[in-house]
Formats: sequence, C-alpha cells, structure tokens
Amino acid sequence: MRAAGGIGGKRRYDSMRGGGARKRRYHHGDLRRALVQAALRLIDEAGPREFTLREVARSVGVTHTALYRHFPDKAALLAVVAEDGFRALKAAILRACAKVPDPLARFQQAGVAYVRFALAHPSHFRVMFRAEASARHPPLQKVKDETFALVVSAIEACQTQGLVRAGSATELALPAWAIVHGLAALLVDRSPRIQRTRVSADQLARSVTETLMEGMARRDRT
Amino acid sequence: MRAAGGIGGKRRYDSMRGGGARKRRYHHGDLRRALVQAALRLIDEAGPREFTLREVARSVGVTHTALYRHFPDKAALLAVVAEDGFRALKAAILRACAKVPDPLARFQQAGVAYVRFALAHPSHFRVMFRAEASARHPPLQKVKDETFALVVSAIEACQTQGLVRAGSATELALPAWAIVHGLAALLVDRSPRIQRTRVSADQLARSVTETLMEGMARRDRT
DNA sequence: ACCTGAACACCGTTCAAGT
DNA sequence: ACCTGAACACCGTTCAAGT
Repeated sequence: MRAAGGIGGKRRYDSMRGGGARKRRYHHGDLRRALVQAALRLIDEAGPREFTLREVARSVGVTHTALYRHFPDKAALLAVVAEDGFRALKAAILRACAKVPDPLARFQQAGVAYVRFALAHPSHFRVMFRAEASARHPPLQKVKDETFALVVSAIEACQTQGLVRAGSATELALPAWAIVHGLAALLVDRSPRIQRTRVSADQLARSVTETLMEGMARRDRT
Repeated sequence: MRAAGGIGGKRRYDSMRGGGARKRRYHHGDLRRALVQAALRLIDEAGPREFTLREVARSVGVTHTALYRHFPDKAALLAVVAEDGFRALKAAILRACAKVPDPLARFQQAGVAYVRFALAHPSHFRVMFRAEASARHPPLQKVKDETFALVVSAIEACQTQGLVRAGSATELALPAWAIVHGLAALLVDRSPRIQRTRVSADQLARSVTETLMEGMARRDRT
C-alpha cells in the first residue's frame, strides 16, 4: 500500500533530477519548525496513510538527510508532532471550559471538546496516542500529564460544589477520561456504525458524559 | 526505525542465497492459514513494530510473492488478522459471561474480559481497530458488529430485571462500550501512568464499569 | 553549523516464467 | 493452480564530503 509502483505514478518528484527545476538551496530559516509543521500538514491531510520522512523533506524543500541535523530519527519527529497535538488539545479544552460557569456543564463541554478535536484531526489524534512515544520522550509525557490534570481539576470543581461524590479526584478522572477517549477512539476508527444514524458527535459526547456524570453524582444510597 | 542498515545486522536471511541452506520447496498445505497465523505470531511477539509481508513469508518458508495468490494486498491480510481478533475477543467475553448468573455482574465481567484481552494482545488489539480496515472488508465488519451486539444484549438482560433504566439498549451500549474501550486503549498505550500504582487492570476495569453502571441504573429522580 | 549525494539494507507490488 | 525470480519505485538511516 505504500509503494505505488509504476501504476498510477502521476506524482513524480523530479525536482532534483535533471536540469534544475525548482532550484532548491539551503533553507536558512527555522528548518526544525518547518519540518514539524510539514509533518503535521501531511499527517492531517493524507489520512491514516503514514507520512514519510522523505515526503516531509521534499515538501519543505531540503534533502531528506537534512532532517537528521534536527531529529535523531523518525520517532523523535513523531514525538514532537504528538507534543504539539496535546498542546492544541489542551488549548481546545481550556477554550471550551472558559465559556461555561457551571462546573458540571463545564465538565461536559471539556468532553465535547475532546471528541471534537479527535474528529477534526483523526490522524493527528492517533499519532498522539502511540504506545512507544511518550515513554522515551519526557516533554511529550509532560503535556500529556497536564492534559490529564485538566480533567482532574474539572472534577475537583464539581466536588467542591457537591455535584460529584467525594473521593480521590484522580481515581474518578480515570472513568471520565476513559469514556471520552473511548468515544473519540471509536468514532475516529468508525467502529460502531453510528454515523448512519444522524446524531452528531457533539450529541453523542454529551449523552455519553451525561451517563457518566450520573454515575459520579453524589448520592445517598451506597 | 525500520531499516537497521549495516549496523546490528546480525539477522541475515541468506537461506535462499547460496548453496541451499534450508531447502525451501513448495508449501503444499493450507498456506493461507499458515500466513495468517504467522502474521498473528509476529504481531503479538514483535510489539508495535509493524510486521512486514516479507517477514511473514520468510517465517512460513515461502517467497514473499507467494502471498499474493491468497491476498490481494497487505491490507487484506491485516483485515483477516483483525477478524480473527474479534472472534477471539467475542469468545473471551462469552466465556467470562458464562460463569456469572447475575446480569449486572455479568455485564461487568464482560468489561473486564475486554480489557484483559486488550492487555494480553496489545498489538493485535490495535490492528483490530484501524480505521480503513472494516469499511472495505465486510466479514470484519460483521464480527465487529456481533461483538457490539453482545454488549447490547447484556444490557437488555439488565433492563429485563429492572437493573438498568429503560430505553434503547443500543444507545446505552455506546457509553458502555466507550468506557471499556477507552480504558483498554489508554492502558494499551500506557497513557495515564497508572501502572506505577499497584492497581491491577482487572480492578480498574471493575471500578470503571461500576461507575458506569451507577450512571445507567434505574432511578426515580430525573 | 548546516546541508548534500551516494550508498545500504530493507519495503510492497508487479509480472513473466517455471512446475 | 501455485509458486519463484527478477525488477521497480519507494523507504529510514549512515557517512564522507561540501560550503
């Protein structure tokens, strides 16, 4: 699926072949940033078809080996892309929360923002949740943890107003994250065939978090 | 990360090079089955490092091109592997349910089985949930739907006994699947760093489904 | 310091040819 | 019918060399 072979080979990267089409010289700018952004663009555009380092280099206009001045390997580039993803996700959640004063509604909006982000950038979302990645890349782990912390503090706000039962907010955050992440992952992978049903993702996110919130609510029977 | 280059190149696949080491002849068996099983073994063993067709062929003892008599391309092989995965998951869930008479506890056990399966075969689990796959491969979509149907009927059983509130079981199944799938996905990707905490995955699955069930429970206040 | 060019050991896929 | 062998257009990574 990666190599197209001679068939369908419309795309010819002959820019460096013969007599100087697109005379590519030194980049002389923030090549590192340019590479990350190019990778992001390719990932978001080209769908789940994994991007290649050589494509990234081409789209920026440098040789594919120039990349190794800035990243030890492909995994490192992917880690930075994932990092940017979490930063964007964090920002989206914070934006969604800012508008809503009621902590319960705010919590729900955060969930909706999470699912929205995943559906808006499915490939990017997938890159963000890759097993190997965060273990070896501390800065990635850091933003990831910060994103998780948002969920925890949203729950704490609910607890303060007695809207969610007492107990470790961290422990309560796991089901919360799980249900939202699960919905996002299922939708991104088109697993339940619910896109035929004409319910919007927003609606699904709302109803799912609602079920969750009822489960987390303060109540008097054990 | 895929190509090792000359460095560390201990593994030499010279079996077909010179004077007939491991004289590989025709396979003369169910090559199709052998290929699928080899793919499965490689996927489960070699971790998230995606397996290659050539590796599969090598491990079975045929040329890499022999594969194309049985599968149109790599995606098709992956689809069959995913299909087998869902069959195994279905079986695991059914096994877990069989032992438990109470529908609520049964529901929970199904969730635990789901998470267990994911953690036991992380790479396989990932292959099972790949966006492109099921759309183009009807048999895959079918087992997937059947697995989803198990969740739905587990919920219906709870409703019959008045343990879960009335309403579309299909709609209630979505949060249920989402929370379990989300937990599984997060654990597989080691996203929340909870493996440091000495809580078992089983315990997490139980507590997460418990929160969910409380949210789905029949209750008299709106 | 930053980038190029050639090379290496891999890929997935195609196709004519063998049995 | 089922498989091989050679070929094609790609990969990621390394390394000596250029400015």
